[in-house]
This record gives sequence, structure tokens and C-alpha cells, in this order.
Amino acid sequence: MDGYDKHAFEPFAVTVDLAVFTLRAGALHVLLVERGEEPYAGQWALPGGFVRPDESAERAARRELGEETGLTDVSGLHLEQLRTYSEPGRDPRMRVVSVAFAALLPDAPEAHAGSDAARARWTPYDSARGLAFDHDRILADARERVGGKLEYTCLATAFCPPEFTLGELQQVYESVWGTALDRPNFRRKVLATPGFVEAVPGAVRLTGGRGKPAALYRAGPATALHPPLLRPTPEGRPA
Amino acid sequence: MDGYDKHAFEPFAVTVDLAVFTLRAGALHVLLVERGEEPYAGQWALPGGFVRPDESAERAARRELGEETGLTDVSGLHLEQLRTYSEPGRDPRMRVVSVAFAALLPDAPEAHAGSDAARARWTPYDSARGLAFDHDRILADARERVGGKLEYTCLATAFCPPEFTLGELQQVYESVWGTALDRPNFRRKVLATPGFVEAVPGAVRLTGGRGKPAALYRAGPATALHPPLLRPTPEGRPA
DNA sequence: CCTTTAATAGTCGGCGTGACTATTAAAGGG
DNA sequence: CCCTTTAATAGTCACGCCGACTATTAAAGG
Repeated sequence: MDGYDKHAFEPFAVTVDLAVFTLRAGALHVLLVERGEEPYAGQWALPGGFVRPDESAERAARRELGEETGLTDVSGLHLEQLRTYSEPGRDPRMRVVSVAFAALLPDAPEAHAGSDAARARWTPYDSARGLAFDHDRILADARERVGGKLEYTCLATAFCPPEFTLGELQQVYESVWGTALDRPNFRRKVLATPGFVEAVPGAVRLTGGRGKPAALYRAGPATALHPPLLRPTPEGRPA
Repeated sequence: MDGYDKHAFEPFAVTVDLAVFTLRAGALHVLLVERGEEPYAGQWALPGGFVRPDESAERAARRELGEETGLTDVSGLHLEQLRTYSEPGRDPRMRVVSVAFAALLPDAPEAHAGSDAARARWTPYDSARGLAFDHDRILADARERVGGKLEYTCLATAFCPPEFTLGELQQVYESVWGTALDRPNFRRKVLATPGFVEAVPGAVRLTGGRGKPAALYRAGPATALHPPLLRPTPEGRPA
């Protein structure tokens, strides 16, 4: 922040990159766009774009989110700054630093190819490899961050529609963490956390097949989880 | 990352800002510099500077850290990217986005005024208010992040010299969290976590006054804490 | 009406942890 | 040289959370 008059001011391009997650058929999916131009033409990449001079990175990210998903209202969606990637050479053409964001969508509307991309597609997380630039790394960082936030925040409800069943909420955790959870224990934990979810009186959702319909819940006012809901460790990681 | 040919490329200045913490006399201190030029001339600010064209933000932060602290070797110090601040207008002169970092120092060598700053000083955290730009906000975010990381990582040893007592380690937690901890419980917890600390056989440190000298420990190989060492909640925060 | 499916309710033991008390070790003063 | 002081170290106890598991209930479909 200091020394404008002593050092030369070096211009950078500033972009945002978005890791947009959603759940489809119980599996974690991420929004990818196919690049139409060199470099990496024809390869898949995270959606993103330039930050305009009159907007913050957060605002640019939300604007891009609307453009790429085709959603008309993205104001309520959870958008979280991950970190900034600034290695020289991460873009072969010019010096560009990118502020990465993670976003969570309840439903998955069909992707709209933005102005710059050839195509856009929801891709299962496990199939999203070999992305352009350093986007493999960004995507992995995003998933790790979201997984961690599920532990100690109420973020999981951001993946769900306004009214959801506890089973659906559990699927959020299982998909992001990649582990199975015990249903009664999950239920007990969620209901014991004040303000996490609140019951919608009398409302039920048919499971599609047979069996008892599940009760519906809404996201509560709480944002933090005390105590946290820790993901099962495949044996503690000492290092 | 897309659309270089369709949108105008807008240049930004990219800087790093550093929240450098240390412990002095058992209290959390932060490194501040006095601005020599407008705007905010005469006010205190976080140290920082421009990212050069050939370096990443991390590298720029480490370079600035060396310049401002006067330390000859900053390679082993913990440096962590916080987030990026990009609000238009956060600098009245030009469009500048700043990548903020937090750093932890074991000892507190006297501060060297960098090339750009009038003075540099270690300041008690509680007295560090009214900083230039949005640095009040950055500093608060940094403290919150460091406090959180103490819960589930072994970061606390980064505040300590190579060999330290458990009492010193406890002071790290108490200073950053601003709460008192029960000594026997803290000791039990730390020693029960494999790889957090390892005893230095036979070595002791005089406490300065009377009383039994404390045993010395070194930082262990672990980086994560399982289970976490949660800070006492002044009654759970539901919202 | 019976079967099926899944939600919901309840139990039990272990472990981590907060609160607390007791003991030990060593430095410094008299 | 002993005795006081100071702080480290050891140990106890009960509560609460949580993982693992079993039992019951409710409703849809054949």
C-alpha cells in the first residue's frame, strides 16, 4: 500500500474464477465451460472473467455466476472467496492474478454457455480433471474448503431448496465429504443444533417410490455449528 | 479467464498487505508502519507493497516481511494468505486490489522502517485502531483467522522459539484468544496429541524468578490437531 | 390388507473435556 | 542449610457428545 512514488506501478489483469457446485442425483457436480480460444482451446475450465474497473471481485463473481448459470436471481446464493492465485506464468499470455470463489447451488438449471465459452456443462466432480490453467488445483482447493465449512457452519442448507428433508441434507454431507453417515446420528445432531433447521409443520415430501414420506424442514437462522459436525476421519491424520 | 479478445483488459495495481503478529510480554502485538505520504500521511498502517511482475503474491509478501522486520531469514516463518480486498475506492488514488497475509513471529526483533515508511513499530493489538485504508478490517480478519487456526492446527508453535515451555505455548493461545485456559487441562491436551510437541530430554528453562523450571519442548511433525482444541465459547453463538 | 420402504425413536458404552485438588521439584531468601 | 515460595506436574471425577446399533412407526403400492 505504500511507495507509489518510489516504485514503478506494474499493471496486472485481475480475474475471478468460480467453482460452482451443485448436487445432481446425489452426486457432487461442478459447472465447467469449454474454452473456445487459445490457449487451452477445446479444454474445459472453470467459468470466470475479468473484474471490471467499477466492481469488486465479489461483485464480478456474482455477475459471472448469473451469466453462466442463466439464473435470473443470484443474490441469495452463497458465494465465498477462496484465495487468490498469482503465480507468474499461470496464464501464458499475460500477467493475471485470479481471485477464486466457491458457490453452492440448490438445484441445477441447465448451464448457459457464457459469452466467452463454447459450451457449459455440469460435470461430476470426479470426472472434472485435466482442466485448463491451474484450475485443477483451484477446484480441489474449493472442494476442500467447502467440505471443511460443512463441519462448523450451516452452509449445507445452501445446497438445498427452500424446503428439504433431512435425508437430502444428509446427502449434501455425504456427497461433499465422500463418506457415508449414520442416519439416526445425523438426524440427532442436526436437530440438536439450535437454529440449524426448523420443521415445516405438517409438510411432507414423497420419496418417489414407496415408503413413509419424510418431513420437510427449512434453513434456520443459525450460521455457525457449535459443536461442529466433524467428518469421519479415515484414521486421524497426524501430519 | 476467458474473453481476452472480447472485453477490454483493465489494468489494476496489485499489492500485498501483511498482518505480522508476535508475542511481547505475553500480549499479542502487530507490526505497524507510519505512512510518510498522502493519503493517510502520519497514520499507521499495515506494512505491504507492490507485487512485482516476476513474483507471486506469496513471494512478494515474504520479501516485504523480510524488509519490514529486518530479519535475515524469513524462509521458515509461517505466512498465510488471508483473502483479497478489492473494493473500488479502497485506495483514493487508483484501482488497487490487495492480497492480505498473516504472519507469525516467535521473537520480536525491533522493527525496521522499510523504504517507504516513516517509522515501524510493534503495537499491542488492542491499541491498533484507526489504521489507514481498510486496514482495521484486514487486521481484524487476520486475528480471527489466526485464532481459528489455533483450534485445529499446530500453528501455535510458529509463535514460539525453537525450544519452548508448555507455559509459553499456552500463553500463545491465551493471547490470541483473549481468554484464560486451565493449565493442567491444556497440558494434558497438548501432550495427548501425537506429534504436536516433543520433549527435549533434560532441558529446562528458568522462569526468571523462583519456582521449578519448566521442561522444554520442540515443535513436532504434526500440522493438524485431531481432535481440535476449541476455544472456550462465552456461551455458544447460535447465529 | 399386507408388504415394503424409509423415516423416526431409543439404547449403550467410550472418550474427550471442564472443573478441581493434590503433589513434586527447584530456586532464593534468611 | 533449611525453609519458603513459585510454578510445574500428577491425578480425580462427572458430564456430555458421539459412534454403533436395535427397535418401532408411518405411509405408499401392489
